[in-house]
Order: sequence, then C-alpha cells, then structure tokens
Amino acid sequence: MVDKQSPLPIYFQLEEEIKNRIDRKELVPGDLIPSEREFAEQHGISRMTVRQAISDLVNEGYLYRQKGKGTFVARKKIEQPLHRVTSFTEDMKARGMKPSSRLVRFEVVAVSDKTAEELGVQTSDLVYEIQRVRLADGLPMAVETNIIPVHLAEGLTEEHAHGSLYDYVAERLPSPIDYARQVIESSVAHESESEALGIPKGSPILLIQQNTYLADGTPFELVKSAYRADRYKFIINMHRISD
Amino acid sequence: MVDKQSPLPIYFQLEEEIKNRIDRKELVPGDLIPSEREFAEQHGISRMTVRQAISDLVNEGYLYRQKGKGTFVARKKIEQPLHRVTSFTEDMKARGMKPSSRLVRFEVVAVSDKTAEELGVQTSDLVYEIQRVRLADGLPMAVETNIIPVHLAEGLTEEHAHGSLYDYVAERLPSPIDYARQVIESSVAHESESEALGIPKGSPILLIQQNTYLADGTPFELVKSAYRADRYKFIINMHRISD
DNA sequence: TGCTGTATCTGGTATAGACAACTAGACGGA
DNA sequence: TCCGTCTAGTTGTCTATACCAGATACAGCA
Repeated sequence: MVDKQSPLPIYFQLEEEIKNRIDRKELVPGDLIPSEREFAEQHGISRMTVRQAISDLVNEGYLYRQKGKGTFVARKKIEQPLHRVTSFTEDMKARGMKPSSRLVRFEVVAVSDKTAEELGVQTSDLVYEIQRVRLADGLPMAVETNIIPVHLAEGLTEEHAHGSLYDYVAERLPSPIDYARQVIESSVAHESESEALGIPKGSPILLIQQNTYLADGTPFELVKSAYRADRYKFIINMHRISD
Repeated sequence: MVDKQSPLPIYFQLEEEIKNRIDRKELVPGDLIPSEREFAEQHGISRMTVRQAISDLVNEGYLYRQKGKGTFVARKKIEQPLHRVTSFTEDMKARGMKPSSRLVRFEVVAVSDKTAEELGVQTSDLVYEIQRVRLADGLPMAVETNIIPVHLAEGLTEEHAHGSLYDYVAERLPSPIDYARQVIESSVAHESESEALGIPKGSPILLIQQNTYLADGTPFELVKSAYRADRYKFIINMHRISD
C-alpha cells in the first residue's frame, strides 16, 4: 500500500504498487484499472497525485488512457527492440545461427570522392577496405564490405578481419559507437555477388548500407552488404510514438 | 504567446512557444530557461500548468531539469527515430512527396489459414481485403494489400479506402494502435506486381509485411506491400542500447 | 422500434497555495 | 583562508477544488 510517512514520494509508491500488480498478473493487458478518483479515495490521497503516478506509467508504456472510458493495462513491453547497432556476428547469434566469415580482400586504399563525403574525410585519405563473405551455419549469407578510415583503426591487420572487427577496434576509438543509419533496398545479383554468394545472376538480393557514427558525431565506418534474399529477411519492431 | 481563449490547451501553447524559441535558436543547448514561477507570472497562468508543459518537453527530450538550479535546453536530438508505426501516407509526406492511391480490390472474404493465425482469428472469420496501388507524386510506388478482421472495422466501405484507412478505423478501435513488426525482404516482380507497378517482370521489388497490434496485444491488421526498388529505399536510424 | 435526452461514469485541463529538498552566493566568524 | 550559516531562488511533491469533454447506459418519448 501507500505509506504517507515514507520518505518515498506517494506517487512513486503508487507506481510501484501498480507495476507489482501487473507483474503478479493481477492485472493483465487490456484490463481496466480503477479510476483516478477511486485510487485517490482508496488511498486517501489527491487525484492529482494519482494522475502523476499514472502519467508516469503511461509514459513508460505500462498503461494507456482513453478519455471517457478509463485507463488500461498495455501489452507486455517488447523486450529488446531490434533497432540497435548490431554487427553481423550479433545478428546471426540472435537468430540462433553460427556466424563465420571468409576474407576476400583486405586493402588500404585512397578513398573515393563519394565515400570520402560519407565518412567525413579528405579525398586522398587512406581507408581500410575489407571484403568478406559472411556465413551462417557454414552457408554463404551475405557479402560485406567495411570501409574504415585508417586513423580510426590504426594497426588493423588481416588477422582481425577473420573474427569480429569490433573486438579490436572498439576499445581504441576516441568515443563509443553510438548510432547508425541503414538504407535498405532491393536489387538483383550481378557477377561479383552471384559468385561470392553462389547464386545465379539476376537472383534477388537485399542491399544494406550502414553508416555508423560515434557518440561525438564522427562517422566511423561504412558497411555495404548484399544478402541472399532466399536466406535473409530483415525484421524490425516499431512502437507508436505519442506526439 | 499564450491565448487563454484559444481552444488549444494552455500547456500545449506554452510547449509550442518554447519549442519555437529553440527552433529559432533563441534558446540553444545548455541555456537556462526562465523558471516555472517566471513563466507563470509572465503569462498569467498557474505554475502547475507551466509544469505540465515543461514536463512534456522533458519527456520528449527537449529540456532537462536540475533540482535547485533550473531547467535547461537539452542537446539536439539526433533525429526523429524511424521506429514508429507509420502509414504509407505519413511515410511519403515525410519524404516530401504527395501520396495518393488507386483502389484495385475491395472485398470481404473468409480468411485463409495462414492469415488467420497471424491475425489471431478463427479460420472461417471474415476479413476485409483491400488492395491499392500507392502513388507518390502521381507515380506508382507500391502495391499494398491490407487485411483487417471485419469485426475490428465494422462499416468500412470503398470510400474510406481512397484516403487513409486509419482516419476511419482508428477511432472505432477498442484500444489504440501501438506497435508493429515489419519483415523486409527482396524479391522480383511477377505478373501481378509488374502490371500494377508498371515495371518489367523480374525487376527487383522490396517486399514488406507489416503486422500491426493494438495496445492490448490484439493483432489488428496485416499489410503486404511490394515497393518498386528503383523508387523506394527503406531507411532506419538505430541507436546503441546501453545494456 | 428507434431515436433522443440525460445522468453519471471516465480522463483532461487549470487554478492557488503550501511545504520540502536542493543550489549557489553572500556573509561573518574562527 | 577556511568553514559554517543564512537567504533567496529553483524544482519536487502534494492538496483541494473546479469545470470541460468523451463514453455509456437507460429511461422515456415519438
């Protein structure tokens, strides 16, 4: 219950009480919870205090309100949203498959104009270009090219490219990897993709370009991937945003 | 300023005013904004009303508070995350294009086994099946099929299908639309898609299947879309999640 | 039968005031 | 110089009250 003498704010105690009832399944998704006036009377507190508790829980996604009808328990929150910056390795593990990779190319080259712009570096700057065929449970899943400015990953060698690049790179960065932008489009396999992936030319593939940024806004890398359409689907969970 | 006679809530007007000041750079990140009492006095409104406005903006990430010190302008938000449930109409508007649609098919049919499972209904239940060609700036962009259980959208007619379905449906639902799951894959156009989209057979298309759910967890609709690969790319912004 | 008020629920908005907890700077004494 | 104390200002919490607007059920009328 709610203890008025407690140093904890009353609205906070009420939040805990309601969350507990949800955890204990006394309240399940879709249930109508008592009205604000009812809570206020039961606990001998003001309706505005009840509103503060309920508003917080609405903001956190536990409840939703409907004017004229009441306040209801929301669906169980989706655990880990899938819009996080992940690597191929993480992605495949999450899907229950064993990731591995075969190195195709490892070079240090001068960056092209278009790529320089995306990475925010000078046109003549050096970048690592690492191309790998990515396998899941031993089968070719995608061909992936990473482009990383040399000055952000000094000392990277072919050895590192056999495993997860990030194990080496992450701890040498000036600030942590923070966000990424992915552009997904549909295409068909040309010569190089069809060879690398072992599919006929003209087979559908999913092209994903990922720009990754550090917390301070520095572009960190560019990843261009071509996934076999018959083996890979991209899944996203989206939430409503209350405006 | 704030107009007490306006039908818009006072707290909402104040939110807009503060957001405008931030947009116009009158307030920049790190700035201390006027105190709650100051706002209240200036506008002749109650401090609690000011608090409601500021609390909303804090929740939305525009401001942050420090007890005993004041309220400050937050760092600019990265971008509007795209993990929200959007319709074709919203999506195209956000991309600066004018959405429209051409109705292809409007039927009430018995649901198939596979679809019934996804919608959580009985095998013989009736569903609306609405197929439309979606245009952006007058050009075919996608062909989209919506499948909605009849009992969740009683009274839907062809008329509604010409505009945004949701305008009609949203306010009749037992609880609000809350989250969605999208599965994205690459494919090539077959007979029907090539006709509807005006592209040769075998052209790449982006297939997106969206399952939409209400806040109480009820499956609400299934949307299957085929987008022209030459006109449409799917963009996602992802943030690191601190575990 | 079918429509239409109306009473009475609900959450939404707004007020005025009170005290608590915290911060920062001014002031004065050891 | 250093360290408490005081004070004025801030946000945080809470109360009691009022009226508005949407939803719903039902009585009563056409």
